[in-house]
Amino acid sequence: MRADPDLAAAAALLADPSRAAMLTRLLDGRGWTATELAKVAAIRPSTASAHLSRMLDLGWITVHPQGRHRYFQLAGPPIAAFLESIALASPGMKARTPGEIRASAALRHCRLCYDHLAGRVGVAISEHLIQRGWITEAFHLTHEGRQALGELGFHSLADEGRGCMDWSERRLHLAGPLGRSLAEGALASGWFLRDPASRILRPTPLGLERMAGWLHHDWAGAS
Amino acid sequence: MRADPDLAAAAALLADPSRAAMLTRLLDGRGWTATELAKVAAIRPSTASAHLSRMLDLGWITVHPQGRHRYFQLAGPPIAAFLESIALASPGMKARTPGEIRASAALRHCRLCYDHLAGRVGVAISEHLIQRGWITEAFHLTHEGRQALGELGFHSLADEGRGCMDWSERRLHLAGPLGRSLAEGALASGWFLRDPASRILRPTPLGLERMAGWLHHDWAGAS
DNA sequence: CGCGCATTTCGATGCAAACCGAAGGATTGA
DNA sequence: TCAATCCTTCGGTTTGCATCGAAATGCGCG
Repeated sequence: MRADPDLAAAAALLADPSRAAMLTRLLDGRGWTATELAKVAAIRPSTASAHLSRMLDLGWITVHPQGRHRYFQLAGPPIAAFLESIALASPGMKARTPGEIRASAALRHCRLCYDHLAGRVGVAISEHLIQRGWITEAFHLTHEGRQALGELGFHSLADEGRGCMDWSERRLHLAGPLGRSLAEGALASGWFLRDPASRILRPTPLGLERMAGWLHHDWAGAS
Repeated sequence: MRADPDLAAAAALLADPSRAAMLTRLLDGRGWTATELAKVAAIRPSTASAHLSRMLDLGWITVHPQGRHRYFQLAGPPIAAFLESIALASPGMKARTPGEIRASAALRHCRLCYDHLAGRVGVAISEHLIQRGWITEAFHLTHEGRQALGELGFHSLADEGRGCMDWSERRLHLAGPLGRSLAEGALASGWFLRDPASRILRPTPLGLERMAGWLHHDWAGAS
């Protein structure tokens, strides 16, 4: 029998800036090596290794050995959702350099929230889907939605979705299996380009055109 | 312009067992003095005062001076929702004594999640309301819901609600203004008794009878 | 007005843990 | 088989901070 949840044990893992930096990096859903994550956190590989082993113990991340590399990855959507929810209550670091400011704006505009779309674009798409009746208010795909999205080139969509609170917009956006398959479709169709070193998604000219026609909203110049 | 949220800053506040214990205590929504919270966390009042001042700085709690007492309270529903979401990913402390086991069972059965009902009872009520069409899947009150609940004695209900993830049931339950007004109505009608030293709600005979007739589910003996 | 209680401030102490560098195991490629 | 790379383990150092007690402040009550 478990008693009150041990808030402190989970929070202690996050409380270290180095671990937080590594987890933020892992939030893009990809796998990274200990050396790469050490560079992100500005610490030595040996220190990063110790952190990673603690996060493995708590089940927050998984490891996939491949030769002499070990690729670390977030354990799954629940952990990602947990991290995003903490971002909601976090004070936010100050962006100082022009580069940081640009990156911050791009991150708020459109990003991958582990496996689905987030940011202004993600929220706008989700609300558009609800407004058109293509997904329910509980974020499940409707009959009409499956048909209409199929005509737009989105096939093999999952039925079940869920809401995920967006820390930059403070509104719900589409997540869950449906959110994942929709994001995969958009990336496969070339609507967005992934930034190789962050969660940022940059809309392509094709994506801008499609979204303008679909959402009746012109995103050009918004970032 | 804010950059990536500073996960570590928020988590560091929670990472201390003393602060976590005080925050868990504050999750019942009531106001508590520094001395009372010090007793909960098993520390000296001077230490508790230092913790409280840090939490004030981050805006997690507010203070209401009354004479020589200063009552500390959670800053609002967003902070409460944040704490509950962390509970979802926390390992959970081991309950040892028979008293702890009983308290843990009661907490999972029915509790106040800051200002609304949670636990098995809270989730069952929420899902029942959705199933009957009294609230939408997005947790807003419907026309029929307002009428039907009015006949059951719930007046002055808010229209707008939202989902809140239940850490013990791992399902959504009704929160937001609607959830708050519903909980207030149930408490005012004497369906539950508040435990003076915790978030636990204990159904009264009246409450058990009403819920049995309403939910077609007999809760007697479930705790 | 002065005592008592709740609270806060300050200085000192002690412990937990983040960090690094060196060393060792594992895997790849030459 | 040997060198290079990636990762981990271990020992030692240092820093951050939770904690306490003592003293100061603020408020109510007799």
